[in-house]
Amino acid sequence: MLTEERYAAILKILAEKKAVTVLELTKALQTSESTVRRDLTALHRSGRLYKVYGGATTIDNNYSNAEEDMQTKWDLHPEEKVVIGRKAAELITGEDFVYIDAGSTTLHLIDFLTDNGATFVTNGMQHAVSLLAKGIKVFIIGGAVKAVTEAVVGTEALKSLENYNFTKGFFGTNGISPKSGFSTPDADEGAVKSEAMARCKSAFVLADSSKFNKISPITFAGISSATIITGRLEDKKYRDYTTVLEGE
Amino acid sequence: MLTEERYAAILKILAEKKAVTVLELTKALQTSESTVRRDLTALHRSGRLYKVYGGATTIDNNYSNAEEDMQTKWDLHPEEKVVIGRKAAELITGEDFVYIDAGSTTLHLIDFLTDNGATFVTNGMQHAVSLLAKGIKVFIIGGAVKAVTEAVVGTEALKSLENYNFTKGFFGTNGISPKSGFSTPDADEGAVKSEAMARCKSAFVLADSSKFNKISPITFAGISSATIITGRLEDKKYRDYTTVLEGE
DNA sequence: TCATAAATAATCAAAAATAATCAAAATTAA
DNA sequence: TTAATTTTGATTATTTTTGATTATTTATGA
Repeated sequence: MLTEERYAAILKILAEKKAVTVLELTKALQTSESTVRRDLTALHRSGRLYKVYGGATTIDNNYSNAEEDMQTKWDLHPEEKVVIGRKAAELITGEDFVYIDAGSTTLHLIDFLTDNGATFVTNGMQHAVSLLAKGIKVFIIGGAVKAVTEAVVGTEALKSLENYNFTKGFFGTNGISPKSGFSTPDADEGAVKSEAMARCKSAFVLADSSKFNKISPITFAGISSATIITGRLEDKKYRDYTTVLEGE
Repeated sequence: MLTEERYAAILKILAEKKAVTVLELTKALQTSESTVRRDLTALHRSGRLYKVYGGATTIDNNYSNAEEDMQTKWDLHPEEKVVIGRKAAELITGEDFVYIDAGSTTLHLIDFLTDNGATFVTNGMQHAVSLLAKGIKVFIIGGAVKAVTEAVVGTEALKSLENYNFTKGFFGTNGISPKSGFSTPDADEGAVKSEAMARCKSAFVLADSSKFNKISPITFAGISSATIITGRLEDKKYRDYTTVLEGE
């Protein structure tokens, strides 16, 4: 069996099950743990799956670049994403200088944009390409490109951000809680979010209802430092901590 | 059986199965391993399949969500670009810190790269994504993203380049002439090429035969400032001006 | 917190695949 | 036809991949 065929087999199993253990793969592929681990490492490095302790998961949890993965994400909270994206897009005027954070939620925002003269800066490769495709002026920040998310991160990225002062910024998040604020699983991406948000006159966090009362390892901003844009706010207590915009 | 018939048979089998092993081909073609390997090498070199350990896969199978804009350029001189790309890739060692200029020619170079430890910096969005897909460490420079070519340009890009000192750099060009050197139609892209090349210990310009004795509006480097990598040098006089490497 | 179990990374020898070499067979040119 | 050239397949040396072993790291529960 060719290496590429084994890769394909792993990805196929993963697509069906969403998560798989090393042991399951050794049985399915009739090969050793070493080989499975090496394969997972390679696939993780090229951003085609997410390696976790014990096995691997699909990318969908955080960000994603593959189209199938994006499709599954769409199905998760489709109406809400549309509502959030449209609501956020309404806020952008022709005079704005806008930062768009990498991640799937902000990618949906781009769908509702038209070229009204605003200029955009982003750390997401996909985002830059999508904005370009709409004929919108876009800058990308420089730095190391992360495999899984295709987001630009690292010290270069932070330094690159120093050149900009945004009127508005739109961010994704993995968790929101009153005490831990906005949080994300990845330290590098968290650092970029943090720096970018500090350079925005107004910051907006786009979050569907599943993100509330969740905490991820890295807090990148306090709860009061950004306006939350969501579909329908279920937990009203968040209005005590910051502004919340509800779509539709 | 004619060599070309064998080539065709291999490609036909491959088109159906997407991946084949050397052993399968020896049985299907009733020939020796040596011959199959030689055929695969030849087909790989001419870019008609992708040779992997154990056999071969189709080209498209791998990754590549190639864009339409780039796609049109691809077909211009495909075989020669493949030869040039391979030649260029051979020059990169694990210790190198490499700049890859945006453009279709340098995109071919990436096809022949494997992760040998070298680090890459590029101003091409597609190039960054392709390198990522191979699990190779990659940085992107910051700045304005140009619509048609998806290249990063402008003053930000020039400033971003100041952070780097490359051991090797690979560039595309639109024209080469003894007097006007290497030239390109776009001023912004020319400025980035010029700055990036100045920061390379060794610079290489990848050029198919159609580029010689042509002049574009903006000269970005003198003829002697880079080694030319081409398929087959038709106009020998260029050897008087700079080093020329010929593929094959 | 610490000890224990589980998972992973690192290492290395064996196995598999490949590249290099070379003589025989087939093809082409003279 | 013979001589020269190319192609082929066998042999070998080299490289890559694999799986077992060991050391290290991470998670879990007392």
